[in-house]
Amino acid sequence: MTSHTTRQRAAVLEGLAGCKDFVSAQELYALLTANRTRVGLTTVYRTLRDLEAAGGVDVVRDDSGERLYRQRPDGGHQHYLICRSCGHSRPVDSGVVEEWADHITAATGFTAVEHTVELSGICTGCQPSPPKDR
Amino acid sequence: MTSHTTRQRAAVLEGLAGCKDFVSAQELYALLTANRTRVGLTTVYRTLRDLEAAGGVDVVRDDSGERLYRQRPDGGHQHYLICRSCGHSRPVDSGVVEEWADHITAATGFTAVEHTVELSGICTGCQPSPPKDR
DNA sequence: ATGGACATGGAATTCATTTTCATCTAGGTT
DNA sequence: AACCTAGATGAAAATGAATTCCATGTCCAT
Repeated sequence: MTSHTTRQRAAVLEGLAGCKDFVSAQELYALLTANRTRVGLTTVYRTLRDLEAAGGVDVVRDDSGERLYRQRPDGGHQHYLICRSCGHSRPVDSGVVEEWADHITAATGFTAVEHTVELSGICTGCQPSPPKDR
Repeated sequence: MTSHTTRQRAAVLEGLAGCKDFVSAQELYALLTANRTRVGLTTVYRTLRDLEAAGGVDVVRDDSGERLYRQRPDGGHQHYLICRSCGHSRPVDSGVVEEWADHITAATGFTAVEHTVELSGICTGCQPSPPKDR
């Protein structure tokens, strides 16, 4: 029925897998194009959207609201700590938050509760290091 | 130096105060306009942006990425549980999450860590009510 | 009232994302 | 092998929030 495994989709998947950190659809498209992989921007967006729906990727939004995607490491969903300077991302243990979210759900009577948690900071490598005046 | 208290700004502030829940800049603009308050869309955006920078409002993004603003109830920042159906929002106690975020900060060496937490669900009033068979 | 610093807002611009739609393709069928 | 067709593709156009331009307006001190 759905989902043929086309050359294009495979390329998007592979491109995504090659990224350790979060990438935007635009970046991924540029990356693939630069790599001489012929894929349409529309297809990149479509594939990413489908992946998101299927739960194959984690998604965050950067400051400008642009969607950033990252292949999901393991089973359940993951939360990340992202460096605002270099963009490097690392998954963080969020068990506490999951429990908290469940608790809120139970306490409020709301159903189908979903949560988004985004952490950003400056990683050790991007620290304003040597206070070189100026 | 900055911030004259102009009629327009006051109107935006007042309009925002009159909203119990989150509103987008566009909605607020429409609301003010409908109220015969002459304010430019640009000014609404500007005022909201300034408010955000000054920490006077809490901001979330809806599914489409649109920014939604809500006057901040009290002191520190707040997290909310928003109904995806009617848009009603209620602040939730997020002490646990704050602690967790601090802990992550300490454990990773990242500095200037900021966090965004968004909860959404279906409130009791919007429940798919009568389970009219399948 | 005069000057200038800041504020305003309509129009134009930017830019990610989505739609449209004509065309192509995979892969099953005869 | 030739054929069919649901699904996939992608260039171009559309959408829409948010921002930038910039000419004009407004408040305040001198």
